[in-house]
Amino acid sequence: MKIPSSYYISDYKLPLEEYFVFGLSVDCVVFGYHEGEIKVLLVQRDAEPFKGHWALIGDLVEPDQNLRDAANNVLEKLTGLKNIYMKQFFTFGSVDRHPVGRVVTVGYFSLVNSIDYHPIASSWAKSAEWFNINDLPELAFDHQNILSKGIETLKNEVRHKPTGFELLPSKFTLLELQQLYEALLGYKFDKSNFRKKILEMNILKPLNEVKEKVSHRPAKLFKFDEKRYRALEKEGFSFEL
Amino acid sequence: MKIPSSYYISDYKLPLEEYFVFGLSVDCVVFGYHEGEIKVLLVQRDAEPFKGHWALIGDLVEPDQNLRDAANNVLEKLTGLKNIYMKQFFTFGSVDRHPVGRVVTVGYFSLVNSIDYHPIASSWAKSAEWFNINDLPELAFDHQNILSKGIETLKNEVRHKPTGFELLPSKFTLLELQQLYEALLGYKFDKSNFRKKILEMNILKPLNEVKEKVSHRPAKLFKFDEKRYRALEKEGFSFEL
DNA sequence: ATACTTAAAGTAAAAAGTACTATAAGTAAA
DNA sequence: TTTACTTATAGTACTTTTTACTTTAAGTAT
Repeated sequence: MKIPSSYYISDYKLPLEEYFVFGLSVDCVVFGYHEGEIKVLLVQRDAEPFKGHWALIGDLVEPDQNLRDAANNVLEKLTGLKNIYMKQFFTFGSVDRHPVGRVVTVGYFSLVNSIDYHPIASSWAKSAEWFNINDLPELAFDHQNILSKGIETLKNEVRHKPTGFELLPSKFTLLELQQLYEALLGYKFDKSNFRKKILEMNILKPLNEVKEKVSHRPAKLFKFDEKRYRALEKEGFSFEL
Repeated sequence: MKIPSSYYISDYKLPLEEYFVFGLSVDCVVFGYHEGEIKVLLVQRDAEPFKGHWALIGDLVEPDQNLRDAANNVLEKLTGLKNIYMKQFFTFGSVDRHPVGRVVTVGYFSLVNSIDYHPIASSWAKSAEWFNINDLPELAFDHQNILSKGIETLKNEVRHKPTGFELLPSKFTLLELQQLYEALLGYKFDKSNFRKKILEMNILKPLNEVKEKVSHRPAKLFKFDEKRYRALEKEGFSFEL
């Protein structure tokens, strides 16, 4: 790359060209929820470095590719899913975090509402699996660190934003919602009070449907009313659980 | 850079070396507080591109420098300050955000407890000034965007974490604290109730000192008790205002 | 018909939040 | 030295929210 001389300013130790030597990647912490457990999607690497180790899904960013596109791409390649909730949470750039060179990685977390997706094996991944976030294998690179920060961010975010709904199917019962939050936050709610609190927020749209194929009284199904939430948020409402 | 052939994996469009072409920078949103107003520190550029425009303080990261070090460096060079509260909040990487090439920038926000620091002119900055966050000039690059995100992050964070204290001198009165929060959150508190609420949290250490040189009854001074806060946080306490 | 499970509504007591009042402690001006 | 003025600090009555618990309803399975 040629940089116009007018752009040169005095303080740099190196010629300006030599600052354009960073590699950039994205890594996605993909969260799922199944039967009371928060899961994360990991792949087993089939390429050096760290061949055989479990890792987050991620990839180098193309020089002409935006970060979010890169992250969406990674997820779509592995799961076939588009339009998934995805949020940048932190950037990891330790000098020695990657054995090949200076690679800075931008961490995204995404939430999928079913763990039934069939992860697709790729040239660099032997297999893909969902792991309970409390029972994780050893990870490649600094992915342990990235994953921890991702989990922390998720746990923090679900308390103040209605992000958690992304982990449930679009139609859910109040008990399912409660159990999700119990898994996320690590403590129990009183059933009656949880129901009262969440309904009074007015961000759930009751459906004229009930849960099917249960051997007891079926519960009503609800949908998260995003439009309503956005409107309430503008008036100063803030989601808290 | 030479990359071992064993690291090559099939999917890449380009030779692996050609992914190491990114520039990396840090930009700091430096917040200050003075007489009821939240301020941000901007510099007027004295170098291309955007010569003459106001901008956030920031710089390219050296190839062997960690992100946080780069951010601390930038701040120290301009203000002479070390050990300032600093937090990474978002990474901006649009393909076309920088006219010279692909430069990804990591945004940090920092909070300083006085705006009396004498910003130091540097080779690329004509002057430095504190601006009220509600009355900002036009900014260089995508700094408007970075700054907005920084402000949003700050306003969000101060509601759930005791971050706000970083904007006050280490000794402060309850009224000063209240006024800071009124500026941050944009609404008024009842004096008596604010005092009661914050004191009952047990995270303020009362000092045996009072505010001096005031022409009325002087208020007691307090310190934020970080140790205590950390301990309470572990027990499940969470700061909310 | 009966037992069992979960849904859903209700309720009383406790806790927290709100609006407001009263008094104390200082400075400054008369 | 008195008086006016400003802000600190404590207190209080009232309202709202939260919490812990009880009751009843609605379904399935035997």
